[in-house]
Amino acid sequence: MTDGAETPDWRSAKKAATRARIRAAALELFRRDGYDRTTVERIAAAAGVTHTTFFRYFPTKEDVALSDNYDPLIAGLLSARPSTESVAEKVCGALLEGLTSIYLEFRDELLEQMRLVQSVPVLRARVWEVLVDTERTLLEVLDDDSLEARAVVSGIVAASTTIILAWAEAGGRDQLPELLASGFAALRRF
Amino acid sequence: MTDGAETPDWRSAKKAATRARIRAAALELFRRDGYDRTTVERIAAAAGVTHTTFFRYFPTKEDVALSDNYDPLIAGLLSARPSTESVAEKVCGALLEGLTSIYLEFRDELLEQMRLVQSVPVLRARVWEVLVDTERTLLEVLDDDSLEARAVVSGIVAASTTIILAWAEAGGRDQLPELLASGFAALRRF
DNA sequence: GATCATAATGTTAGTGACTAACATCTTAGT
DNA sequence: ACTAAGATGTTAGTCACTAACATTATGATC
Repeated sequence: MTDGAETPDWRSAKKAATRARIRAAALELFRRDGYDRTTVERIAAAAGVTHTTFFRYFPTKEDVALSDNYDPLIAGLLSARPSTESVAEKVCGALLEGLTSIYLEFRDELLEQMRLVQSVPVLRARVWEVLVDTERTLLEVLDDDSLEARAVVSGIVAASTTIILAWAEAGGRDQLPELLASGFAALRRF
Repeated sequence: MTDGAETPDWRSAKKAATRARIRAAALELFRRDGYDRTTVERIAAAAGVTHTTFFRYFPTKEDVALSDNYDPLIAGLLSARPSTESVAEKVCGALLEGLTSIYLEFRDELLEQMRLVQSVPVLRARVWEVLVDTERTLLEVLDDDSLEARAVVSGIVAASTTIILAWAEAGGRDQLPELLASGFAALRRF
């Protein structure tokens, strides 16, 4: 009998491939024709599936534009922070480290994604909703559900996002890590 | 000839009345049947108009649930802050004052609206988008478009929103101004 | 190797938000 | 009355998204 892990490796691999194909097709079309002028139907067709399959992989059209998975990285870095630091110090430190390494490795991809988000209102709105998940993740790692922690974490995450979007809006000409560092410093100065 | 002010008083008054009627009908239906189970068609019918007219007053269904106008109040308070304060102090001070007076005057309305936002994902997402406008307004009043100011303002506004939503989620049992004060204090302690 | 179960996909038909083009009606100024 | 303009209605469409059911592919079992 197939044990606990119910999905054989190759099966989930195939699903991952399909997911990647849909995502790639979507991003390509978004870039070529713009988000609004790209219908789900066309994305699905370009990926060789139908719209139903599309929605089985991505619950909304927005999700395919926002899909990334940086949370685990940030969470890992956060948990490695020394316990002598305050909540705010830990979160700022982890975000700075994580985003810096993402920046170094995927700068172009990040820039394109953020420019898309920046230019499409519905995506801009959705980004903040996605961040709520990030915040929840961070709070779980911190093991602190106090209102103060929630406020601090959401404030820092929001500030980071504002900075990233501003960086993208300016064409990515600046060094993102430096911008983040100066933003955090400004928050700290109060 | 009809001069500069092209819309006579009574005309805009009538429009305002229609707008208010649509809004009231919508909130009533949202409360009674839930946001998702309330169609725009039904709202329009309840307000004695058609869906086209609805969309002439509110660009989206979300907007009718989020329509408020607290920004001018906050902006006014912000501009009255002494210039000796830092950006963060000014913003925190203005938000605390403004939200406190809103709380004192419209507590029940605010609570109901935030509970609705809290319980409907699409509204939760949209709220953050609306806040971008608030942030822009505040930055204009501050006459400071630096990245640091943007980061600080968005951080503080996000923290405030998180606190308000948490307050509503907990049933509005706490004193909102106290929660805000302790949240701001936590941010300040860093 | 035929059978059978299951996961993935497709088909079809719907709902509902939102838009655009055009018609109608109301009211203000002449 | 006549006309221009602003507000509303009608109609027909697009598109995101859902649900019910049919189909196919593949793996396990006999």
